[in-house]
Amino acid sequence: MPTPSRTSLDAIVAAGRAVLAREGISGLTMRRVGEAVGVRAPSLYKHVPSRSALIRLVAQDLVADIARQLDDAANAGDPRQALRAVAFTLRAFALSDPHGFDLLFTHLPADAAPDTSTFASAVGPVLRVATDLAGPDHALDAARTLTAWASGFLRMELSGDFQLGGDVPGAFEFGLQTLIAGLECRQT
Amino acid sequence: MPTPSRTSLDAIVAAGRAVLAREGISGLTMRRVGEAVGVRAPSLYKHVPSRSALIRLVAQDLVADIARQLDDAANAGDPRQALRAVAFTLRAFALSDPHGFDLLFTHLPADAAPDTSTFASAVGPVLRVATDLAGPDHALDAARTLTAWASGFLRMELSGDFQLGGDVPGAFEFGLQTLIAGLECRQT
DNA sequence: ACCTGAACACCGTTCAAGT
DNA sequence: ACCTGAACACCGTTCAAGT
Repeated sequence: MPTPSRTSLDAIVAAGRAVLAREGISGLTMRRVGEAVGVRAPSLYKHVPSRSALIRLVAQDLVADIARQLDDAANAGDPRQALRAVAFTLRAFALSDPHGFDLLFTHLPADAAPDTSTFASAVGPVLRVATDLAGPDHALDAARTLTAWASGFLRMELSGDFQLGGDVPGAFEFGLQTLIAGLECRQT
Repeated sequence: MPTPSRTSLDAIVAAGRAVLAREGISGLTMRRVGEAVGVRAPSLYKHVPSRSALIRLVAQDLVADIARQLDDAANAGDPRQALRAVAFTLRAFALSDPHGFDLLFTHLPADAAPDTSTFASAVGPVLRVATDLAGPDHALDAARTLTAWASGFLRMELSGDFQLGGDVPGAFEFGLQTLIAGLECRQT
């Protein structure tokens, strides 16, 4: 006889995000997520085909959040201000959910990586800022330079790779100014 | 009665690197490494206290190789040329051993991460180049900016995150020139 | 129609027993 | 003194059996 589901895809993804935030990717197991939604691990397969698919859903949920925040930031004042706002927004997100941020910039197996269209929503705001600063001809190159620097910096910060001391927020500010100056100074 | 070891720490680390290069970090298991050196997994614990410790040794081996190559590159001509050589050396390494490169810039648990002194040998050449380009006052900030950009870019390239097409080597070149221009243009 | 325990193939790791 | 198989606690995943 038909029985209503005791959980839902939304609840599973939300629980996945919570478990990820608390325990990191290696702690994001089917048994733990099941526990968080009040069901045994095998039952999760009624809603999700595999752990990889669950990871993808969690990643897409994270990207959607970031995209929303970046979109707001990209509207802040002149191009320089907008770029700064984008960078600080990303850093705030990374510090607020280190494991979540880690997941997005970690090399995931193909069946766990969010698809192209998901990323596009987060790339949009960055591309807009890059166009304003570097011109349409160099927008893509500039966006890649900015994203590479920011993601690299924040990953290193979260991993504790800045072991030589010094002022880490200051280094973030320095990088930001260097990139802005470079985009404005470079000939053609 | 005493029996000579059928393997050695060096052989285990070398096998670990080979397995890592072929199968990636998740394939770097004790059973597989054991197989590669002709011994069962439990015997590895005569030479290495844990899988984490083995990962650390493999990572340190990789860093030593990179440090050697970066040291050569940092001596190439004027500061701009030296920076370019450092960047291209790192990229060549990343492309030649994607899984190995990945391991170094992945967030490892504390008991698997190489210790500070290991990284110092690879940071040295970068710091030298950064000093020449940005002056001693900004050397550390500049080195962090360069490392963040290069590692971020190469991680994204290896992960296939550049899905919008375009010229990826060209984007690497663009980033390099932007950073050089930024370091040379910025006031103070 | 959903949920479950048992099972299978994998892990890292320990340890008593072999040589 | 090294090596081994068996075992334990964990995984992801499948599936027959329960309701």
